[in-house]
This record gives sequence, structure tokens and C-alpha cells, in this order.
Amino acid sequence: MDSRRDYGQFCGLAAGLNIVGERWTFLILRELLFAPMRFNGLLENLPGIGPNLLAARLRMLTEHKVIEQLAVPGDSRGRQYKLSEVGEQLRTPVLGLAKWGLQFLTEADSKKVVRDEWGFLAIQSMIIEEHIPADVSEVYEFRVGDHCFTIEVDHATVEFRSGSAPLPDLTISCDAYTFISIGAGMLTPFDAIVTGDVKVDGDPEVIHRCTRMLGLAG
Amino acid sequence: MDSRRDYGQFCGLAAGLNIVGERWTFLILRELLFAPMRFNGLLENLPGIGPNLLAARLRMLTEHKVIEQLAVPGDSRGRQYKLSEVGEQLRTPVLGLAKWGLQFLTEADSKKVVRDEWGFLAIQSMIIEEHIPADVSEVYEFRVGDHCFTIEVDHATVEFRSGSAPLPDLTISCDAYTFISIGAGMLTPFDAIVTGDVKVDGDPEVIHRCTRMLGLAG
DNA sequence: CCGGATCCGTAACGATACTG
DNA sequence: CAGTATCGTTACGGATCCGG
Repeated sequence: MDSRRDYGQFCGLAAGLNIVGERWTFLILRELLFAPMRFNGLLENLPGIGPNLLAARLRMLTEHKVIEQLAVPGDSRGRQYKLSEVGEQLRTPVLGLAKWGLQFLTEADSKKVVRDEWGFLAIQSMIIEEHIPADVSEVYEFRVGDHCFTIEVDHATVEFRSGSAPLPDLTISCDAYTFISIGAGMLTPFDAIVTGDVKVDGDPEVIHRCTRMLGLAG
Repeated sequence: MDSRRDYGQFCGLAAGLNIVGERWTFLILRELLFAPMRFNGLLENLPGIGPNLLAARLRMLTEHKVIEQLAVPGDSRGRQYKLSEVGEQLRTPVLGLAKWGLQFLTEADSKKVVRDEWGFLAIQSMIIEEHIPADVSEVYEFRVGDHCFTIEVDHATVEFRSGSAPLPDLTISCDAYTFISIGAGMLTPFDAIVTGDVKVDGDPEVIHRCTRMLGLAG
């Protein structure tokens, strides 16, 4: 730890930021929230970072056991990076920051890069704890662009997965841009359905529980 | 927004970090979580930042309406900075980061700077939502160093205040270093009480509810 | 091709001095 | 008190190169 860049404070926030507070680090962690990823995958998904800086960040995160290296099955030279248990604990605060930041997006940001995973990130971040359906157990499938994601609700607890669900109670299809725009308040769910940008398939009761959970219904 | 430093991604997390992701910004927000503060106050409490950088950060935060300027009553040239409604929304994610970072503190960090407010920050961050006492309404007073802080629990909701409470149901006294050490797992509450570093005064039932809320009891 | 390391120009940071 | 100005140092961003 370089003493010039260490905040030098006996405080949890400062100690945490000494590790994950540098430029790009939160975005690296965001990528790993969905699945393990290899070096060049991260490099592609984070345009502008440069290989030297990515290597430095991954080294820092590995040293502090926030991430771990994995072998890639079927590729002996390949390495994957995945969140450790400690890194996984950052999911909630990172989702909180992601939700907070949504309100700063405007039409002017439309030309920026988008990825399907970030659309699902927005969906995850919008979940209101108190509005998670209780007393039911059901599965929502989100088709964001050409990627599939699954949310499982089971008696007031919720779990996320990458990939499709066998028998979803609800299927919502849209592209990442559309869903992030909804989260940013640039587009209402009603308009998005009318224009066909969002397609919803499921029982009205289920739809209501899901949209309420995401803060999109009265 | 400088295009070199803008992440250029249509993503809530990236948009948020464009504003609060730079060095020192989260620590400035941390200071303002407790009370409005003036320029030189922030300068003192954030050793190492330098007035030019602090001014730049405050300008960025003000431009995006995360903080606001206030006049200081009785001092016409004085200015105070306080969190706006948007800035206040960062409380939960910041507390989440603060809690996460506690686990990285070690004995080696003992020589670092500490402030009483950071002790209370640790206390706030340790609160477990699901363990907030339901069906009771009571007040805990924390005397951290020579500062007083109050936590009001009222039927599964919780509120923080700087300052003393009129008739607390529970009073806990310690210095900031001790409480942060407990949060970091460097010290058990039992040991701290035995050595006299922590003094607790209140009904055993109340003590149990409070320590359970803070994740310090079985 | 994957996983980096090296090098270099530019932008940001850190410390001090100075001003309304 | 609340900043601005200046300047040396560090980090970042982009390109290229290298070993397996």
C-alpha cells in the first residue's frame, strides 16, 4: 500500500476505498457480479482501461482476496477472475450506487456504450426490499438483448442468475438501452409497452407483483 | 464532463461514478453524513486533500446537486456545505461500503487518524436491517469520545442524530478507536467491557436488543 | 491468440504559497 | 475564512511489444 495514496484513516470507509476506490475498480467488480470473466473479456467490456491498468487493478483485488483466479475448463493457459466471498459482499452497495446513478443518465448519454448485463444490473438495482413478494415462490425471466437472466423470488427472498429459466412465471423482453432508460426515468413502462420496445408475457397478478417489486407500479 | 475521465457507458453505476467516483469524494460525503460542514472544517478532517482539490470536488458535487451551499448563521462570509436530498440517498450505499471496509482494518492501522464521527459511522454501518427491534420504541445514546450521538428505534425503523438524547433507554460510552476495533473484529465486546474501554448502562433486555441489532450478540 | 509488461505523453493529484 | 495560483510528482490512457 503506497503511503501517498493510502488515506491514512482508521475508518472502515477509508480502508475499503484504499482497495476498491481507485478508478475503474468498481466497474471491474460490476462485470464480475454476473459471471467469472477472463482478462481479455474485461478489457473488451471496459473500453478505455488499457491492459496495464487492468492488470494492476486485478493484482490489487487479488492481493486483498476480493477476487480469485480460476483455471478455464478446456484451456490450460486461460485464467478467469471471479468474486471471492468477500467480493460478493460488495453486491448490495454496488447495486445501491448503480441505482443512485441511474437518475443522472439523460438522452445525451444515448450514444454511449451499452451491454445487456448492465440492463440486468439496472433491473437488480431497482428492486425494493420491502416490495419483494411474500408468501409466493415464482420465477421471472428477463431477456435483455440476446442474453437471458433469471430472478427467483421465494418468500420475500430474491436470487439472481445468468441464464434462462426452465418454466418462468413471467417473461419480459427488451433491449438493455430500453430498460436502463426506464430506470433512469427517461421512459415510462407504459410507453415502452405501447411502442413494443418491451414485451411482457405472464399472468396479470404476477406482472403486478414484479413491477411493484421494481418500483414501476403504484 | 471531460471526455477523458467520463467512463462513456450507458450504465447507472458508471454515471454515478462519473460524479462521486473520484479520489476523496466519498470521504467528503462521509463527513457531510453527520452534519453540514464548512470548507476549513472539511480541510481539517481530511488530512492530505489540499484546498484546491477540495474546492474542485465541492464544485463537482454542487454542479450535480449532490450537495448545497448554506449561509452560516452569524457569519456573513461563512459557507456551509450540506447534503441535498439526492446526496442523502447515498447514505445506505456509503454505510454499506463502510461496513465492508471494516474487515480490512488491522492493528497496523492503529497509528492512523481517528475521529469520533467515524466511530459512530461504524456503529451505523453495523446495523442489520432484519435485527432492528420490532414492536418497541426506544432510544440509544452513544458517547463516542466527547461527542454524543443518538439512535432512535421505533417499530422496526431506525434514525440517527448527532447530539444527546433527553431520556435514553441505553447509554454506551467508548472512544472511537475502541468501537471501530470491535467492528473490525480486532476486539470482542466482552473484552472491551472487561477492560473498561466500553461502559454500558441500561436494562439487560434493551442491551440485548441493541447488541443484536449491531450483530454483536448471538 | 491469451495474458500481460514496457514505454511515454498527458491529465490529475499533493503541498505550499498567496489573495479577497 | 474560503478559496485561487503555482509547481513538482504521480497516475492514467494508448500504443506497442513479448513470452507461452
